[in-house]
Amino acid sequence: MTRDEILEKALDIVRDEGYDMLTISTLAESLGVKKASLYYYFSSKDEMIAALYESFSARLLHMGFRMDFSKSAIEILTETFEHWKGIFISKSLSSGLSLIEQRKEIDERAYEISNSLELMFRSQSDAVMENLVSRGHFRNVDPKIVAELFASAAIVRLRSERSEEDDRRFLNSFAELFLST
Amino acid sequence: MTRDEILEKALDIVRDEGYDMLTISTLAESLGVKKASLYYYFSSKDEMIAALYESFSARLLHMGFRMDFSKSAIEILTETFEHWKGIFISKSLSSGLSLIEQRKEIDERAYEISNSLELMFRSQSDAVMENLVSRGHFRNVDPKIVAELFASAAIVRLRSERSEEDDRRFLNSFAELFLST
Amino acid sequence: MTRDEILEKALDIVRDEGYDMLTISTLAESLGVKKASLYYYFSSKDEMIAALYESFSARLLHMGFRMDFSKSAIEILTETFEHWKGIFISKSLSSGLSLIEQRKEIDERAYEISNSLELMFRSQSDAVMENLVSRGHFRNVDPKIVAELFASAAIVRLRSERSEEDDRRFLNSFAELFLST
Amino acid sequence: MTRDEILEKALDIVRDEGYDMLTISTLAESLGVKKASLYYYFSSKDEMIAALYESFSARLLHMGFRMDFSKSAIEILTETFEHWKGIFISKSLSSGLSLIEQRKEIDERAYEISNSLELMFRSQSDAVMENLVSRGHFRNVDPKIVAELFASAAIVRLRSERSEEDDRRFLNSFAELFLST
DNA sequence: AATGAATGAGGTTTCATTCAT
DNA sequence: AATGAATGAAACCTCATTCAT
Repeated sequence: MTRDEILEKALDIVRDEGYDMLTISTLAESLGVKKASLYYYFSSKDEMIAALYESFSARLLHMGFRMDFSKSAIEILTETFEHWKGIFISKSLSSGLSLIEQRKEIDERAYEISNSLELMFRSQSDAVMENLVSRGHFRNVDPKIVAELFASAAIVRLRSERSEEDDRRFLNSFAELFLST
Repeated sequence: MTRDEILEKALDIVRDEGYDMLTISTLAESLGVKKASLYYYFSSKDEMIAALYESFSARLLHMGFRMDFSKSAIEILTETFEHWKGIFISKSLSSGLSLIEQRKEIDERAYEISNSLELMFRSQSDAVMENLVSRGHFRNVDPKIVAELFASAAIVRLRSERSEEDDRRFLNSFAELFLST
Repeated sequence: MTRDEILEKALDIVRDEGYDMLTISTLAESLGVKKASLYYYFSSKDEMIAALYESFSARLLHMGFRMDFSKSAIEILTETFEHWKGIFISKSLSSGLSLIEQRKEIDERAYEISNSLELMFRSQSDAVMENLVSRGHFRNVDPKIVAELFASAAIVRLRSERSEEDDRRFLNSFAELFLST
Repeated sequence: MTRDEILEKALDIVRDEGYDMLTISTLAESLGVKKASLYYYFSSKDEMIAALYESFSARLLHMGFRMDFSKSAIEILTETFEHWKGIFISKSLSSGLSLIEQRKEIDERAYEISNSLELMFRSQSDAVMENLVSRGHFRNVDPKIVAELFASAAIVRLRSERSEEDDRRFLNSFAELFLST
């Protein structure tokens, strides 16, 4: 058993059964190990949870956002959206997100990660919109507000798991709305 | 002591200290009562929590949305936003919202309320945008997408408690973007 | 509501759900009354239980045993057995018996009633056998031992609820064994 | 501390203070352990009680009945009775019996053990009486009824703890009654 | 005659944790 | 590296009881 295996299983429990089901007992049991053994790896439950945040935070940072701006505008929007979707869907991140969502109102550490995640979305959205402006799209329009609208809509959508079809319609409507001409 | 006083205090605890601090002990203590007394009002903790959802649900429904459509477009947007803000800020609703946010990933009952809340925002946003269309605003634009963008941005904003100043800027930008003649 | 109604319902609970289900709560509930009301009739649960024993005791004593000794020997045995069976079966006594059985190992009061019940069986059995002796049955046999055997077999049988058919066979065998000329 | 030590102490409590005094608290206290420790051995109180029945049941089965039929008739009756008495008196079984007696009206598991115990007595009594018949005793008499009478009388006697003197008299009377030539 | 409201004591169970091995 | 055995604290809940109304 390794620290990482423990952390992974812990996140699985949080995602599948909720944060309050993440107890030393259930965690040990689902690892097929005795409770006391976990204390060899972590000196306390809280230290383990700190490691959980830590590792999720680190993994988020690795989700580098590198956009190929040679593509068409609609492709850029779509890929940005897909990039974000990847975070909500990837096995390795989605359960971390679930932890953050469940704890952000209560746990300072979760709150900060949640904030920085939203900031990340905003700044990536900003970057995208500024690029589109530089290519001559939406004349006379503040790209900041478009960026906010795009990021917000994406966040809300991704949280409520819409169908791919529905997401595609949204992206098309959004493009049509702002990129015309 | 009344059932309502208990529920109110319970929500206070959820908002201020988190759902997992809502225990019969702490609740009784902060009401200045003995634990056993709570069982006179609720036959179990779960029944109490059900009542919590129930009462929040009921109060949400009472937040009827009636817009005075004789106002100017920017006023309508502003008041819609303020109406929603009222939900997030009002003493009587904000702590209920906190409960919903904390539990929606885990508790079916919270999940459903959260869903219906989002639906409410969407449909009110739809109504507003359709009215604006009927007044000649945003020609050639699908009001559905504008409605989604407005509602999403509002939800994200309200969750992260921006300054009034910042909200005003957002509303102005939004208006400028869509309502220009 | 009267004391007797309470006592009756209490015995029903003991019989149907066991002594440990006889709580003030369940009792009040099945009487359609609030807990506090019971304290108008009994100053404590223990007093109520004392009344339970008392009333059962009294009812037992009223089960006077009067045998018509002009009948045939086999009829006398049968009627004696039926008389005892009446105690185990009668609505008004069987639930009291259930109380006694459940508590006799623990509660002195139940223990004494149980003892006196057994004594009653023994002495009635004695009386019957002595009468049969006086009529010339079982010559050279100590009626005491026959009485004990009859009473014991009856007690064991009645506790384990045999079929009527089976009881009849037993009585015939018993008669045949001892009454043969 | 072992599971068996716990079970033994539990039975002691049941015998000495009654089933309703068998609480996790009192049990832990009389074992000189903390309540939580008991849950290392049993996952719930009910599981512990199941183990209680189980272990009593197992011990009963080990009370094999092997009679030396070369002995005299009166010796066989006496030893059979003593064998049964052993069950009611042995440190290891008597408290189990107390549990069964207290719970047989309420708890299915106790009820079944109680039944099988009575069956055991009956069948051993049957075996004894058939042997006596084969040796020429009680001619023209159904050994079944004699067996029932013997077993019943023994059960009633053992439950009410008569003196040895009294038991001896009973056995002699019984022998005299049935075994005469 | 009956009850609404409250309580203290004690019930079973779960939790994170420790420590010798 | 892992565990068996134990624990203190705290969780939820039930019990018999009281007392003013």
